[in-house]
Amino acid sequence: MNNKEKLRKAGLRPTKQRMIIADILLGGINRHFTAENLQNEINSSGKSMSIATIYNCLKKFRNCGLIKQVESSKDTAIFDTNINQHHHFLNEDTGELIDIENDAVNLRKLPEIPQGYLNNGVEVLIKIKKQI
Amino acid sequence: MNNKEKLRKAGLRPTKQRMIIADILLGGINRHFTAENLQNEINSSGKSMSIATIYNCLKKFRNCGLIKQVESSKDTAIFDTNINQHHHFLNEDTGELIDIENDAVNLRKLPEIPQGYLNNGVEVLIKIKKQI
DNA sequence: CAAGTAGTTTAGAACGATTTTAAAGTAAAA
DNA sequence: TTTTACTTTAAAATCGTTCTAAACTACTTG
Repeated sequence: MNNKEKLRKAGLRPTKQRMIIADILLGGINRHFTAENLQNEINSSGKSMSIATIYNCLKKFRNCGLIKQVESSKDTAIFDTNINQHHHFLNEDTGELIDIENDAVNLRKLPEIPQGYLNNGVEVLIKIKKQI
Repeated sequence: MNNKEKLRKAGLRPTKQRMIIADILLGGINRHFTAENLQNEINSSGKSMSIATIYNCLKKFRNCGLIKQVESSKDTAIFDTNINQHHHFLNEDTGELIDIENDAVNLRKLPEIPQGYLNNGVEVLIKIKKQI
């Protein structure tokens, strides 16, 4: 399926701008990126796009499941008085966090930590949303 | 141990402002909060504190391990073209994310999802840092 | 205790990421 | 076509956070 069809299938009009972004992102090679990364990439290919359009576009793509947004990376720092290793439910409807006791989660298998690095804590985030 | 001693032990001068915050946070009841939450609470007790001081203070408390900061909540949204459930290493020195295949992690036990809610995805974040 | 000094607080400015605004442009439907 | 709804844009606005530089305060040393 080509990118135009992917956009159509997702319910998005395949505009010129969305196609540029789809061509960069949906080629099958996975990557992490920010809105600014993407703008730089677009600029260095001789094209240009308003940063507002890039944000609009990424939000639409995310809402359609074409891409993901890593973690609940809100722009507000949330602090926690619980300094023991523990985990969280994230209520995606409200942004509220609920503690999960460490021993309510059992990680049987973890990947190897890359060479030269130390494990500095494991956080499990279970995203939940209201049943409809 | 009282809060003054806790601050001393953490290597922090027990200033008036730090004591106000310690009295709110270190009473033993765990909670999540933002800098703004805390300022509102301070204000409504008739006291006041500069937002810069609150941020300074929370950063010091966090660096001393008196409180935690939830997730790597940077203020930049990171997107991911990998829409399958998977996990990440977070390089805390650089902010870089590295994918972990879903089947490299095995969650033996998960807590019950709260009544009326649906599990909308589980993300495991393994924080790593350079060995020194 | 006095004086020095190193760390802390503050208001306000600055910053960086993101969102809003409102006007012009474009895709799809009728 | 013409219409209608959606999209893009530059620029302004907003929001959380950090910086600046001056005033202040806790601790140290004499």
